[in-house]
Amino acid sequence: MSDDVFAADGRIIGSRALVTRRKLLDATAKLLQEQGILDLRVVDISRDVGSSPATFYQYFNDVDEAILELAKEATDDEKPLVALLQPGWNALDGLERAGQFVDAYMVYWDTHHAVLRARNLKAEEGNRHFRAVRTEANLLVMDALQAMVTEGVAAKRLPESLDPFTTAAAVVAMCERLLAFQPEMARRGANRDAIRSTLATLIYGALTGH
Amino acid sequence: MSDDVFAADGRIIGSRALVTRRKLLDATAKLLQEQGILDLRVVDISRDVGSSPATFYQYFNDVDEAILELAKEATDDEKPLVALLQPGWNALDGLERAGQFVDAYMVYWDTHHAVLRARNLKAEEGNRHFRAVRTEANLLVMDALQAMVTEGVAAKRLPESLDPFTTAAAVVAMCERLLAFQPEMARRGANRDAIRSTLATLIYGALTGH
DNA sequence: GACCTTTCTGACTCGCCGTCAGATTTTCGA
DNA sequence: TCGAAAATCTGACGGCGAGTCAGAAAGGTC
Repeated sequence: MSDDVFAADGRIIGSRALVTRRKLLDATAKLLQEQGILDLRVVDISRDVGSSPATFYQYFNDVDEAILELAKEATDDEKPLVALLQPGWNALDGLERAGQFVDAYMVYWDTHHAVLRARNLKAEEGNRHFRAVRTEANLLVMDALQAMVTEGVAAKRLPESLDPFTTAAAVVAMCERLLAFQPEMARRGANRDAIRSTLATLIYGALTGH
Repeated sequence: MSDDVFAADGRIIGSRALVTRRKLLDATAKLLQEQGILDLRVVDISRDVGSSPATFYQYFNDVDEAILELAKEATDDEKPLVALLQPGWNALDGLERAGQFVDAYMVYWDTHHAVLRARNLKAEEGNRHFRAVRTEANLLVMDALQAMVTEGVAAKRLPESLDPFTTAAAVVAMCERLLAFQPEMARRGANRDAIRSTLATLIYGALTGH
């Protein structure tokens, strides 16, 4: 396994090109944030770094490929979240631990929301590369969640009607959706604290049965 | 309030045009199902009904407008679901009632999944018309859910840390996401029954505290 | 069957995508 | 330092689908 970075045509690129590629990625992230994925044109990205569209195509076959790269980078920041999901939550500390997880998830989402939304959008559209990245990211957290549910079911704290994998998926679904909807929720009176405490309570309930 | 249908330029259309418009809508739904929203080109829709692209633009300003119309039609089929969400679920029948709701939701989703996914996609992309339609559809169910949570909190069956509106949003999130992910879930061992029973259990728990 | 209204379409312009041949810059051996 | 080779960059172009519009076709009315 090497750290070499490849151009769109497969050749290994040098340090000058690496800088150009990085600039293009940063511009992509910036414009994704500013004007959304719908109006993200290769022309604009190129203009933003002061080069021609053809340069962009030296490094990426299309805009999706650049966004995919950003999505992979975002996944790295999700890994620490897993540490907050160790089995053994109890009636005393469980709710607090759930709250800590939600807090960390919120920070993660805040940092990467533009890229994560784009990733989910493309995955939803059926793009298999984005599906793979999303699944990989979700499984990070879901594996840990699943283990907690399995333990809860084994200890008879949770009903057998809960499928551990599906429950884990449901928890991730709640987290992602509520955070993605945050602005709309706020407009209807559910502020960040309400989302935080509700999410923590629901997760605590789903994972421990308390 | 009239039932008149308008062309893209605002004039009221007659019966012949109404038929053409309907054909265009049906073709849009069909192609949306068959080839996804990404490859949905006006040229194809026109060809499918045997007319020219210009005809399409007589009735819709763009493809989105046609999909939006389909999304509105889908919302009508969601209304009956509300009847299944009356307060008063108890420890005896609650789980069964939750199961009935999930069943009905699954049928609804199966019927309209192509359009609903497209609607959510566009809403997610920030299109305000699709946001409005999605919000309207979600609020149908969420209002009922919210009432049940409010009642549960008032009766001390549910903790005060649950914000009723956010909880309702979380329930809708679980339902939509798990159904949208159904094929991917199945590939990982969670079949329809697992999804059904898990969803019913989680909803029952979130709404009644049992 | 002449005239008016509604509906439909061929043909066009426009803008962005993605390519490619060749220009420019950098590297490196002598 | 020089010149050739490699790496990187770009101007200019072909292609495709979106959306427009003037006028053709169809249908209705007297």
